[in-house]
Amino acid sequence: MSETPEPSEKTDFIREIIAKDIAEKTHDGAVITRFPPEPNGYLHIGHAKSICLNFGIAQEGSNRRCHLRFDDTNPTKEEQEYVDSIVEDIRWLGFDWGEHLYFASDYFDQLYAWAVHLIEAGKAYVEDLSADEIRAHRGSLTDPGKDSPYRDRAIPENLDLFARMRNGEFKDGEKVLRAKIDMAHPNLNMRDPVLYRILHQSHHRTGDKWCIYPIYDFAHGQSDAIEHITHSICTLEFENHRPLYDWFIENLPVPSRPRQYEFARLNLTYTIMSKRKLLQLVQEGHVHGWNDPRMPTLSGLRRRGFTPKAIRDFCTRVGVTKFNSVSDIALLEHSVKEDLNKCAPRVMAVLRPLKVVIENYPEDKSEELEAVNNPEDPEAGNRKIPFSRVLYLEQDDFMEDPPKKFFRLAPGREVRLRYAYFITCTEVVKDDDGNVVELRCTYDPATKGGDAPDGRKVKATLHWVSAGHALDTEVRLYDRLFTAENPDAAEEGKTFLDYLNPDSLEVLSGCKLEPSLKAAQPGDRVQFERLGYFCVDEQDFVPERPVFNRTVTLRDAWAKISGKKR
RNA sequence: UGGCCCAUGGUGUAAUGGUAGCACGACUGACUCUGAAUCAGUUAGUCAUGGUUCGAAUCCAUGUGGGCCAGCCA
Repeated sequence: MSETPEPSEKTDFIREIIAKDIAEKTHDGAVITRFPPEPNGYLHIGHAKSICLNFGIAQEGSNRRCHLRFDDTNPTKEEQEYVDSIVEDIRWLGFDWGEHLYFASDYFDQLYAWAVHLIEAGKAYVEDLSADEIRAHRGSLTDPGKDSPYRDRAIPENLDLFARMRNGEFKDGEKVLRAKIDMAHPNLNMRDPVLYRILHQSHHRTGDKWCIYPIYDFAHGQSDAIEHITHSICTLEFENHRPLYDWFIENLPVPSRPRQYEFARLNLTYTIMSKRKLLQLVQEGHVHGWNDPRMPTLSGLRRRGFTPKAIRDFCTRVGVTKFNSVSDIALLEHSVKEDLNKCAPRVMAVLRPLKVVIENYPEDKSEELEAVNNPEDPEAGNRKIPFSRVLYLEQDDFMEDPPKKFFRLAPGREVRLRYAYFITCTEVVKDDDGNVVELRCTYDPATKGGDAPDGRKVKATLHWVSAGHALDTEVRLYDRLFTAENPDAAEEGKTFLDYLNPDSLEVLSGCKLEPSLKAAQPGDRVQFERLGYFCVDEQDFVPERPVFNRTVTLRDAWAKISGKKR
């Protein structure tokens, strides 16, 4: 499906650290990264940034690789469905982990052994306090915490209790295993963090083997060490966890010494990125599933018609820094347009048809006209499109009483039909309510192909479709899901849901497309000339009658002049 | 009187003590059988105040502003 990603030419602070590490042979010159999703939701464009970073780095030299590791330490939230979608989405983006597919749950035995090791070293203890009591003992951001009364339990007792936790002798929440570090530490993560909790819950991979599960902090760094990860790249909110990450690496007999680095996650205007909120949109039916074309998920973007290349290009354009920023969605749109402009075949489609009768064109005649498939790609060749007496034009391309800057069709005015003829509007037919329902025109046979032998010019070239030959189908117009630039920054009493764009989806039926489109296959991407880039919906595909999704509009100078919305 | 991190045009970023550059957007214009694309141009920036230095976006100090942290989530 997707080509091999091109190595990034841009550098960033992480790549600079790596270059330095290689020069100094810090990890014997090896670079091993990992992408560690939790299988509790679908991947989104923010994950793409991390994927492109981690897998990208691995492609930029020898002695490198990137692992895919599922961080599946919480069976209450994780499901196989998500594992499958994540695998599919990363592959689609164009990356490959070879045989290096791992699961944190693969390491549960080792992690358990290391927990025992800490207990034996007097660096961990079984806690009897409840979650509430632990919180109360933790202190606050400004005040130190207090030691738990169970903090100095004897090692044999801790060992016994922890074994019994594992054996299922206690209920959920009854006990936890904690590290013994420093209850007065200014970094709250170091105030005797929980290592293991009891969860009588079967796991999507280990089934009912375990009823205790390690917490993220106790699993992540050690998993990195097991896999000999050299550079463990995560987002900024884990910065505060780094001292703990390092503490485990120092206090456990781990096989390697990975280092953690943090970068700013991606934010996009008019978009939310929180998995929790995306899940809410799905569950409450604000969108039609994780792969709804309005979703910022990779599966949604794919269904919308975005290319893997465009997403990768976007990710290199936004860069990698430690500064929290919000990228303009226009940058993402630019990346798709740039890619699609080069590779999407041009076709003609009339979305809101206005019937046009060419009065001096014979009723029984039709002819085939030559059209260029892609002016940006000579290899794409030509095709034939049928022309006849009755056509459809876009409603927006006609105005009965046009303002000065409107170049398109109007009464008495001559325009060009792309690849066909010059036509002149001679009569406007209206219904009882005064709506324009049909146009009567004449054509100039001498302008066949679109050029006037006498050299006369027209100011507009319009797309059109022959009525008798048209493919009649559904087209879905997608727009941004939110009306606010930052839906997360909701004002008093509102939530992100209050900024949902009521016009994010407009379903058009009775669209008239040129007949060549009957052969379109799921996922095919084309440009409807003068309108935008569209792709064949993969989910609701019907042979001979494909449904099209709008990926993105073309730049529209007239819309700007007329003040119309996008 | 908590700790850690961060600050460059509207937006995303580069400049690693030596001419503040690139991209997106916006705006002009050229070209055009897509009011597209393309091309040319315009617009606009170092958070503040001190200090170090021949020279500071870069180093230091203070201030301001922002982010993260008190899950038995990740």
